[in-house]
Amino acid sequence: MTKTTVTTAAPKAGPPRMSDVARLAGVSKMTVSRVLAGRSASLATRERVQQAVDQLGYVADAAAGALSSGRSEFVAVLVPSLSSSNFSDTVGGLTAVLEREGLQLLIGDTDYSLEREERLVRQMLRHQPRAIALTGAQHTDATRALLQRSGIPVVEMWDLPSEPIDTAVGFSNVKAAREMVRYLAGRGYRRIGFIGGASTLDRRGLDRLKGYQMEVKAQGLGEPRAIRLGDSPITMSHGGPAIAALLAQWPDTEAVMCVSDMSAFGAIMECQRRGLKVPGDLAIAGFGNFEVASCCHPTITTVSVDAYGIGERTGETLLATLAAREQGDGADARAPRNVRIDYTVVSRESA
Amino acid sequence: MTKTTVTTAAPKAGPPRMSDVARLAGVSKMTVSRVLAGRSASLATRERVQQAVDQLGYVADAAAGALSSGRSEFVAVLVPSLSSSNFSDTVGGLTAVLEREGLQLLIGDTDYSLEREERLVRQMLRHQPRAIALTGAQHTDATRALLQRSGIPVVEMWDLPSEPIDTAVGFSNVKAAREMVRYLAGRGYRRIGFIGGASTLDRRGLDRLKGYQMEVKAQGLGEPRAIRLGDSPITMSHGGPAIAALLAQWPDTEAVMCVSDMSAFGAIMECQRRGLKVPGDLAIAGFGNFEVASCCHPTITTVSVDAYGIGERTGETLLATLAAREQGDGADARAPRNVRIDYTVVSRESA
DNA sequence: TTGAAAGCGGTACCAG
DNA sequence: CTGGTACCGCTTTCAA
Repeated sequence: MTKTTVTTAAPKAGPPRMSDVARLAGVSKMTVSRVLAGRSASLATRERVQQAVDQLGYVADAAAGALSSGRSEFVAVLVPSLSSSNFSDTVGGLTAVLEREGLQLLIGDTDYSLEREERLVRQMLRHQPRAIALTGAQHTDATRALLQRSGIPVVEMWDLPSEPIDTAVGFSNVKAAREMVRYLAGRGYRRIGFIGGASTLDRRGLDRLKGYQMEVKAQGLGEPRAIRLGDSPITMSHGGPAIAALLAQWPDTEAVMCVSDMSAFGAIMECQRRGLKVPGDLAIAGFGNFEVASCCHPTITTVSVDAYGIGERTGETLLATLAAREQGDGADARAPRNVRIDYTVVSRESA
Repeated sequence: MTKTTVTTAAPKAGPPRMSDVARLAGVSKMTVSRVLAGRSASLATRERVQQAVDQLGYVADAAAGALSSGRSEFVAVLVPSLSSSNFSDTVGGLTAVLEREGLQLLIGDTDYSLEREERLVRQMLRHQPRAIALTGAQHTDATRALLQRSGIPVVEMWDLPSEPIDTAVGFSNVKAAREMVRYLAGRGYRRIGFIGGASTLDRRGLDRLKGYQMEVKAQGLGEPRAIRLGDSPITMSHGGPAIAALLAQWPDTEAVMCVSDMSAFGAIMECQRRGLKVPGDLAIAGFGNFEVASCCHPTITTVSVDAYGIGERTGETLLATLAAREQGDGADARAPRNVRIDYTVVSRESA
């Protein structure tokens, strides 16, 4: 196979280009571009172009378009774990909102590592995303610097930091945890324990622990009884060993608050294996209102958070900010810096 | 804290470009490009460039690079549902393999819709991905045409089609289901039911149903007892109503095979609510070996499939194909057209 | 409504 | 080892 030496009908390799479409339709490249963008063009022209596009199976090159117009169609989102249903739900909500505007999500999984997050932010930025959504408020200095310099809208999700980089969509995990402790105390439980992860990287988990500790103290429920075990993301396998450790150390515990429903579920299953009745012998509460919480037997008392809604609100916030910038609005018309997401304690059978 | 006062030089808007780096380092753009690509350059030059890059916080524009070099760093992957743990695991495996090569995943969620898949394929193709991985073997004609014309390597995952578009990485859901029925029959169960989804879009679910029916017939276990209920993805909430329907129609059922562990879990919880012992009164088996299967009480007998491994093998297959093409190998040196993934029946407490 | 020219920010290629 | 030049495929801008 020799290289085609110019001239004559060269059997063009690779996919068709806009110029190919233009030639076939008998118009200029520009006209094709306009038709595809849905801008002014006579009906006849539009049809001819469309026909050529179909015939050739033309798919416009997004990189070229982005380079030329100076704006990509990307929005980046980073979550700590894609296999955690609340984060994949958030991504789902974000996708639903953004795809209406033709925006394409660039999804990254930080695996709860700030270093990985930094690497991913850098990589995402290479694609000049129109905006970026991160999970949590904890980032390396380099990450912050990168984001600041990028100048694009940034949303931090799942938390309400006192000093957001730009905008935040979330709730106070500390307060939510306190509310759960109040609920348990209200049900008459006094000796309340907590099980969560050992990692210091899961800021939201740590905040829940903090909320637990604060409220236990506030309610005068004695010394906190907290077991910290296992790495994030906390999965179902976490609950069994954790509850075992808790009961070994504080056998007279009456109720346990878990950092997540996954953990609570594992704990409940372990109790069943031991012949302990839930909530009769031990009450167990979760966090997050995952599907398992409503399907499990007994059903799990938990804090319900609208993970999908966080994604939606994040998307809407980003779109609003982008629209405002489009119109050249200054910092004034910026979207609100903090969007508070509701949560509620859902009382079920387990506690 | 030296606040770089903005000198009178033109306040360039936007992020720094390669030419800015070049100017600051006192070299040509090309040299910067080479240094960043890790190609030949004297140590001194490399250091100067690196310093300039750091100082400016330069992040190369991927779109420009892709356009110029004619090759993007994207690989596209489409799954039916990101919130289903087996698919998010597959995405995880794929990510792990591809990121070693600096490739960036473009993730799409088809929501079990072939039309959505087609739209997403078109959208992905706009970014000129180096390769694309789809789930399943069922696609619209237009999707097939798009993929064919794109000329990039295609992998179909989670199935072993008789006529793959290009390459497939998966296993036979029919055979796996048959094996589970054989297992149940081997345990002495005769009146075996099946619960699965009603949607015709979940090909893998349908194949499992088909395998169930075939093997029930082959074993002479009487008429199949199949309940089809609910949309994909099958979640935990599916199992309760499904098992209720099954028992209503065939009260003397001894064992039930579920299309997924999610479903099996919901069914088991429903049995517990009804006071039915599993497996004493009713044996229940799942599919997929999700985490819940090993955490649940009783633990769930299931078909174990290495979802993460499917992602890894897909990544490896794609890389191999890309490498082969790089070397100009013809169709000969192509990667194998079918990569078989192992599965095993895992015997646990529930059946 | 349509077309021609310029150029987005990099990389391939070849020369020095 | 380094630099100049052309150009990737598209959109912007301006002119017709």
